[in-house]
Amino acid sequence: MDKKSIADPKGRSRPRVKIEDVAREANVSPATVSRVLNHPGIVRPELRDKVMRFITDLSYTPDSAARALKSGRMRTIGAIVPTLGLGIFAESVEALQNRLSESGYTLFIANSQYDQRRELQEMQSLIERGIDGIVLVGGSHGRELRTLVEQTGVPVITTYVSKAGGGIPAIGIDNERATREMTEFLLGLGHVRFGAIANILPSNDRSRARLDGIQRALSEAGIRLQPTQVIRADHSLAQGRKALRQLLTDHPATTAVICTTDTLAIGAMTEARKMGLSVPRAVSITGFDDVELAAQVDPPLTTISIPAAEIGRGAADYLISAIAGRPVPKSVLLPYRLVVRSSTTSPPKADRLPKRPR
Amino acid sequence: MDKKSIADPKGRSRPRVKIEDVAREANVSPATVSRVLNHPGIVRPELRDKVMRFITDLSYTPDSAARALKSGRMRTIGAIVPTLGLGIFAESVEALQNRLSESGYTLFIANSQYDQRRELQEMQSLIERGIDGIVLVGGSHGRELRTLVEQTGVPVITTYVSKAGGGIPAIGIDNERATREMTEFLLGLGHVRFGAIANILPSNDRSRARLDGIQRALSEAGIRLQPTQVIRADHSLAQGRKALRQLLTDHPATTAVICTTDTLAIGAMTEARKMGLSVPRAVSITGFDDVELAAQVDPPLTTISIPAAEIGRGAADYLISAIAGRPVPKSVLLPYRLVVRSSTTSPPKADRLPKRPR
DNA sequence: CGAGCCTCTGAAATCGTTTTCAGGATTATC
DNA sequence: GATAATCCTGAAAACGATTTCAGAGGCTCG
Repeated sequence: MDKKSIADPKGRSRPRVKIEDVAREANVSPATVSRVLNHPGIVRPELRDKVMRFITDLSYTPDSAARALKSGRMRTIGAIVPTLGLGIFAESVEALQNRLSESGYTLFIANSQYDQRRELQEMQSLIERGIDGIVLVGGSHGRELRTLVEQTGVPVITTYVSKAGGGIPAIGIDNERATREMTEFLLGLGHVRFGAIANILPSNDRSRARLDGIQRALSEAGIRLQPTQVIRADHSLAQGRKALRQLLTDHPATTAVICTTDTLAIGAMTEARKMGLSVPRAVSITGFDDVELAAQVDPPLTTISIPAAEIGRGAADYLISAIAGRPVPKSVLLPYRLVVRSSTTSPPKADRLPKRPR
Repeated sequence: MDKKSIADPKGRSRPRVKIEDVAREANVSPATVSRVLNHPGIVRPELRDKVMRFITDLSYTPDSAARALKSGRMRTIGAIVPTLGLGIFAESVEALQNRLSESGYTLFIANSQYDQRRELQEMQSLIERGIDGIVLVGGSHGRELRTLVEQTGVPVITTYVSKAGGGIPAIGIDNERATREMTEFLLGLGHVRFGAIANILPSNDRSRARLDGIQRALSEAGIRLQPTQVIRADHSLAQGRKALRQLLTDHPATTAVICTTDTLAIGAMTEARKMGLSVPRAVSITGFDDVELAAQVDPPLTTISIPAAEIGRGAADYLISAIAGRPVPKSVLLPYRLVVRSSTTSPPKADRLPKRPR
């Protein structure tokens, strides 16, 4: 049981250097070495330098397990994202990481694969490892997770949404209002025959809210979406294609398709072209997220731009304050932006009806 | 000093539940509770169940710091990836995570943003926190990182490449051979005027190897690429577009463009179309990675498919074995696959109108 | 029916730090 | 020159789990 020893290339093993070793060499007590490391101010400069020399000479690094055990702080934040494959999350995470490392924290990332069970599991893992704060995505989380949060008291913030259940604070945008605005924009262009493609999953309240926004705006305009005009899909290009095909098969007269995600929208555009329909002349298609690809695709996609980096930074600031015991806001609402590009235009004349009052 | 206590919303604070609390409630000793958790086999089933009930009732979770301190094992693996925004890494990471959690390990992910300094920093963070093993991407890492690995003796494996410097074991594909094969494929179609778009960064030896493969194959065919026929770009769609425009401005006669990445290739295709050039009739374009988008784009992209999931699983298996002290291979070479889709075809006959495909 | 064996449980030592507490040395004050 | 005040430093007690070492029962077997 040479636990903390290190097998070197030659097979021998050399024990980890401890604070006590440094103390012995420097002819001081372990307490002093610890003080040099943690409160350099209170130790006589001359002695401090001497100890420092021995620390570097022996290349001593404190055992973080022991340190965490005693001090109760891990200086680590965890983030649980639904998937790593989406550029949109990546941007937030990078901003989060940058801001955290400025404050001496390290970020650990886990992914839940859009699975609440998995999310809970990762959360437990993180908490067990003594994480100081946690960043989540979206507002719908299992009851168990919420009670876990309450019981342990770990600071948690959820992102990309404007409010979350269970009293968890949130930083993000108003998804519903965003799609409502998008829908109103399309109504303003004169569209009346709509379709929607949404990636509905129990754990994805963002898409849920986005879909609600669409339906709300339409019903205010006196339009009701039939069940077959709302296609549920997984979050992938292929599903976007399939969804569009089905939608246009059932409702060939559709002139505007609102997707809850750029990925779905881009898939839909590809399929529309394959079906011989020009975008936007025959169908207008919109997305949500404004991923890099959205501007590069042909035609460039009309979509909603999310302040991903700000969300990440904001989450970092929130957690740092919360950990330090400073007062924190209940939630932060950030602005989104409707980005009009070329995937949308007025409906073909034949289909155009007298404009309705908004 | 209420370190391990938790301030609840009302301001009171309640201490963390410890193994001793469980023991008291269940009327057994802490030792027994520990055994129930770590070696369930050696405790009488009846008693074990009883203790288990109290554990869940009190929702006790062992303090990992204390556990790690005593046992010297953290049961945690770290992965440092260059960026989270790429689907291709995400796939490996997910496979890695799945395989690890089967064995009771948790995966922490850090990202280096293609920056060696950052990578080293994250590595130190991970090691200080007592990580049991580390997964890297690519074979080029700073000297400091390599000595850190040697000194600490943490098991490390690098991925996506067939061999790495500094004696670090690797699991991945032969990048050079893959692009060589791709180039030979294009030569076989009759192309002679080539261009290459590569995302060259000091820390990215994969692209380096891929570019080498292209040049090797061409020079074997007696073709030499001029410096202006090799465009260096960052890894983004926009850069792919810019690169293609520049390439075709300098060398309008180019009939085949080999990109070291699907993202670049897709950007290039978009730009080609914008320039009024049909792909593949006027120019053939190829990518590398076979991301989801590659098959969905129009025309579908000819590219190299990488066994991303297998790489992840393999890395997990390697580390688990290495940690357990079992013998491990020096490196693992996995097969890639040349996927021919519709973005490539024979070059247009020199002075004739291009024949119509399909 | 008693000795011996096996199985299971508990007491206590231990992991490497941090931090409180108290005391020794040094300086300031009268 | 003695006493008080001020610094620093060291000894020792945690922190929360794991694990060794023994010992208490319950069985089997002679």
